[in-house]
Order: sequence, then structure tokens, then C-alpha cells
Amino acid sequence: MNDIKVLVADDQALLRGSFRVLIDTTPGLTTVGEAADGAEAVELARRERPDVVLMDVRMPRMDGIEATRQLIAEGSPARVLILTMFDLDDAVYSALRAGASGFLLKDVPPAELLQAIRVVASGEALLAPSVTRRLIAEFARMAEPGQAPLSGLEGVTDREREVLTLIARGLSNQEICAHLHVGNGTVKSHISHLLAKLQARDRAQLVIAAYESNLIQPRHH
Amino acid sequence: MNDIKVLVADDQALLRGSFRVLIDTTPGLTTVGEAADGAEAVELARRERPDVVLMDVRMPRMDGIEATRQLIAEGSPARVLILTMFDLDDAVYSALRAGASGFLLKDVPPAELLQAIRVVASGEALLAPSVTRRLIAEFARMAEPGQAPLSGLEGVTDREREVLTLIARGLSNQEICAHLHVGNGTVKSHISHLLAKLQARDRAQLVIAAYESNLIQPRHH
DNA sequence: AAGCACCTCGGCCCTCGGGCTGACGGACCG
DNA sequence: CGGTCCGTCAGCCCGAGGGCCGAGGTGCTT
Repeated sequence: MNDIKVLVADDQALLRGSFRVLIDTTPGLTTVGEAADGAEAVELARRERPDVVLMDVRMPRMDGIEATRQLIAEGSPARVLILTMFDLDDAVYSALRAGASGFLLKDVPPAELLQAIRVVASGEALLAPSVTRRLIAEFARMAEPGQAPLSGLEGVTDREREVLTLIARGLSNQEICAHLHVGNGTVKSHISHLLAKLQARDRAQLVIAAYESNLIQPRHH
Repeated sequence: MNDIKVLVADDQALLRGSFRVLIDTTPGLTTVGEAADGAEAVELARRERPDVVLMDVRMPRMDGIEATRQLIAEGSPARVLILTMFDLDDAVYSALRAGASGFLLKDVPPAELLQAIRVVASGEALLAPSVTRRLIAEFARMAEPGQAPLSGLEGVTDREREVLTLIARGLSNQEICAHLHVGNGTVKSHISHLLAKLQARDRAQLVIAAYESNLIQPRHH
């Protein structure tokens, strides 16, 4: 097994140097370059093919978030581990959306940093505890609509809900008949009940109800 | 500073015992009880007011997720640290939505478990690296819709998109006429163009297209 | 036994929606 | 200047969709 190749991107030369020493004196890890800004980091990563990029957030010319976005977008196999002084909310979220594999504060003990490098190199991910807490909170907030599914679909029977799903997939009455192996009258009957129960006027409003009640969620292909 | 009070909930007595020994022999940590199932855990937590609950997922009578949900729902100050053999997706997501502060696999080294207890007791959060990775991926996926809006609506003109929005609100042709101060023929014309451009058969499928393209997003009232 | 809820189905009626065609004015562009 | 795109509109056609009514079968509860 080869050494894990690490690229250090930070605008402070002193900090880059200490990281480099720390990494190079550790068995199994090697630095393959230093970058003083985001643009340089992207460029170096293309050439050196590091396994892990230690990326500062605040850097001149191009910040670490944007550099991460570019690296991931161009399909680089490098894992990005973000290092920052402060764990500002938006930086965290942008970094993770940009494709970072980790997010640590710069006050981590050296041993933890080295361990973190190994973790992200292995394809897993890892966050500072305070960041984890906020991410979980955010996740729970975003996911909570999924918590109370089918709100407003109380009176609807199983069969009717089944029909509603098919309507919300865009099927015509005839197609629904075929799909459920029932007659035309049956489908119309179910739909009539749905219209009444959901206070809808036509199937278009039923589609809306299906999305708004979480019966269907957009897949955004 | 008092010891951190820990409650251990797991259906395996052997495992409970070893955790108890591990915790009680560690300065700063004390166990205040053991529960063999979720219901017992909730009950004990109410009485003993632990700082941290080590909670197994699979337990008889009531699983750890549901127990977590109940504890958090009733405003318990206890932090819940989920321990599991496998990191199944849905368990992870449900646990976090239920309010858990952490999620670790049972194969963690003892030292890490002890450290994790301290972390969650301090109000922060912490996840197993593989869990972190998936949570981040899920987070990025959920957040990206705001990233790429209106995909698939390329050929559609401004006016047509306006009509599409109204259709997706459930308006009839007549209502759209009134809303836009135009004639009936005009609306039908726009709709015909929309049907062709979006390869839809009827207004119901237009509603679907509106949701799937992010023109409309569910509000889940 | 009776009642209820649900799924099933048929028939009648009529409106709304959508297909098709064609037309006019304005804006923009070569 | 002519061409193209867009928004506006009209007329005709007809079929899917939906309202309304009734009815039989099943399974569960009272």
C-alpha cells in the first residue's frame, strides 16, 4: 500500500510548513505540494493527483469552497478536508454541497488531524463535533416534512390513495384501469371520491394534492 | 463538575455489563441505570435524569429510535447516542430526525466511545465516519434543488411559464383568462404549446412537469 | 341479523379541455 | 425590407373526464 498523498492549501506559509512537517514525519502520509490560494490548489491537484487536499476556507484569489467545487466538478478523485478557524454556518453548508469530505477546526490536536486524513482518504467522511451538531439539526429541519407524511389524506382509503398515486404519475383513466385490472366505472368512482375528499375540482388539482401531501415527491432528474 | 451520568439501553445483558464496567472505571463518568428495551429506557431516563443515553437500535418491545423520539419529544435534557451493529440508512436518518446526538457502530474502540460520550454530553454531536459520509451526501442531494432550478423548461417562453404556474396552482382555463386579462383562445394556445414542448398529454401532466422541474415546490402546510 | 365501509361496476348526461387551423400586430434581427 | 418569434384571438370538433344515480359483493363490527 502506497503512502496517502496530501496537498496542503493555505495562505499562511507558516501553517503550511508545520502541516508539511507533521505529515511527512508520519508513516503512511506524504505531502505532494503546497498551494497558497484556491487557484493554485486546483492546478496542483490536477498535476499531483493527491488523495487528500487539506483546504483552508479563507484564501486570496479563490477561496477553498470554490476550489473544492471545481475539483469535484472536474471529477478529481481527491478528497477534500476543509480546515477553518471558525465554523461559520454558510461556509459549512457550502463546503459540503461543494463536495468536501470533511470539515475540521484548526484547533484539532495533530493526532486527530492525521486520523482525519486517513478517514477521508478511505472514502469516509468526518466533521468537527460542533459542525456535526448543526448539520444534524439542519438535516432534521429539512427532513421534517417527511416526518408527517400524507398530511391531509386522512379520509382517503388505500385503494383511493393508490389511484391518486397513478394520477399523480400522469396516467389517464384508461391507463389506470389497465394498471389496476379494474373497469372504467371503478376508476371513475375512486376519482370522484378523491375529488370530494380532497376538495379538488379535477385531476390536475389531485396531482397538486399528491405533491403537497408528500404522497409524491419531486425527483428532479 | 459532577460526573456525567450515563444510562445504558441494550437488550444484551453481557454488553450492558461491559459498558457499565467500562464507564464506571472511567473518571468523570458514571452509569445510573441499565435498560433492556426501549420502554424501560424511557422510564428509567425519566427517573434518573441521565446526561447521556447509550441506546441500541434493535430492542424488544420498543426500539431505540422510538425511545429516542419519545425522550426528545417529552423535553428530556438527555443526549442520545445511538449504538448499532450495522449502519442501515433508514435507521440513521430516523435516529437523527428523532433527535439523537450521535450514531456510532458497536465496533468503536473503547477510548473513542468514552470520548464520544463526553462530546455528546457537552451538547455537540458526533457520527461514525461512514454515517457522516452518507449524511453529507444526503444533505447535498437535498440542498441541490435550489442549485439547479427550472431544469427541462428550456424552450418555454415567459408567458407560457406564467400560464404553467397557474395551471400548477390548480386554476381552470377560465380562471387563468381572468387572472391574466386575456381571452379564452389565448390561454388554450399557450397550453397547447406547453403540452407540445413538455411532451405532456393533459394539464395533469403539466402539473407534474411543474413540480419536477422545480418551477413549483411543495410547501407541505 | 343488521349495519357499515370499501371495492366493484354500469348508464346517462354534459361540460371542459385540447387538437387543428388560421389570422393579426408587434418586436427583433438579418 | 422580409423573416421569425411571440402574444393575442376565433371557430370548429369531439372525446375524456367528471356529476349523479343506482346496485351487487365482501368482510368486519355490533
